Amino acid sequence: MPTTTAAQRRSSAKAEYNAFLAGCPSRELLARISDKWVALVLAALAEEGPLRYSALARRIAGVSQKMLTQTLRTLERDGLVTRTVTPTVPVTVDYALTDLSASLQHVMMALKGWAEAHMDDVHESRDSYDAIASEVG
Amino acid sequence: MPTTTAAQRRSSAKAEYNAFLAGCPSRELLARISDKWVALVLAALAEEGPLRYSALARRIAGVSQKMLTQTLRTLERDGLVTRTVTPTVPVTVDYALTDLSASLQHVMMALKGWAEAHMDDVHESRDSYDAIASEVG
DNA sequence: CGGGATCCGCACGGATACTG
DNA sequence: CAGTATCCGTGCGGATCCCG
Repeated sequence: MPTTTAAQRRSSAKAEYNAFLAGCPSRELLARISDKWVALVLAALAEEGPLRYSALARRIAGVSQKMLTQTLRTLERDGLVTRTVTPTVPVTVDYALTDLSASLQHVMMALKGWAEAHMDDVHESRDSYDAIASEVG
Repeated sequence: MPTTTAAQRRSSAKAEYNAFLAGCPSRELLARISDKWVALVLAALAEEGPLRYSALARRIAGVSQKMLTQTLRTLERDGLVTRTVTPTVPVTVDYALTDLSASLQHVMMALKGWAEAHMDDVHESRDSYDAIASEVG
C-alpha cells in the first residue's frame, strides 16, 4: 500500500508542470487553449449546450470550415469536446463539452466576456497612446 | 434624474459588443488576449508584482526579445501594463499591471493554471485518441 | 540594460473545389 | 450536412546586428 494518496500524487504531479519553462508540455497546451477559435467554440458550447457543426459555424460568424473543423478535431483529441455522429440522412453531428472542459468553460467565457466588457476602456487607452505617439513622433 | 442606473447603462453598453460577430472590435481584442505570451506576461506580473524587462525575459523562458517587446508594447497601448523608465545608468524599465488588467489577471492565471493542472488528462486523451486512430487507419 | 531594425522561414489560416 | 483535400498568401515569430 502506497504512503501517498491519489490526491497527493496528483497535486505533486501538477507541481511538475510549469508553463514558464520553455520545454514544459503545459507551455504547448497553454498555447493551444490561448486561441480565439478555441475560446469562441468553448464559449458557444458552454452557452447553448451541444451544437451541430452548422449551428456552430453560424454562431461563430466568419470562421472558415477549415478552422472550425481543425479546432474541433484538436479539441476532441485533447478531450475537451465530444463528437457524436447520428446516422440520419444526411448525417447529423453534435459537439458538446466534456467533464474536462467543464472546468475550462468558465475561464473561456470570462475571457470572451472581458473582451466585450472592456472594449471601450481599451479603445480609450489606444487613442491616448496613439495621440501621444503622433505628437512625439 | 435618469431612469437608468450606471450599472444598467454599462450592461447595455456591454451588450453592444459581441465577439461571436465577425466585424465586432471585441473579436479582435479577444484574439489579442488569446495569446500565450500575453497570458505568460500577465501571469508573471500578477504573481510577482512589477518586473524589469530582463526579469520578465528570465521568468518567461524561451521568449525572444522581439516577442517580449512586441507583447509589452501592445499591452501598454491597450492599457494593460504600465511602462516606467528610471533614468539610471544603464536605464531601468519596470512593467506593472494596471487597474484594467487587474480584472484580467485572474483569468490569465486560471488559464495558465488550468494548462498545468490538466496536462495529464489531456495527455491521456491524446494517447487514446491516437491509439484508436491508428488501429482504424 | 533595454530595446529598435531587419531578414527570412514556415506554419497559420482563408478560399476554393470536391465527396459520402 | 459535414466534412476532406489542396493551393497559396501573409504575418507570426525566431535569429541576428546595432544603438543610446
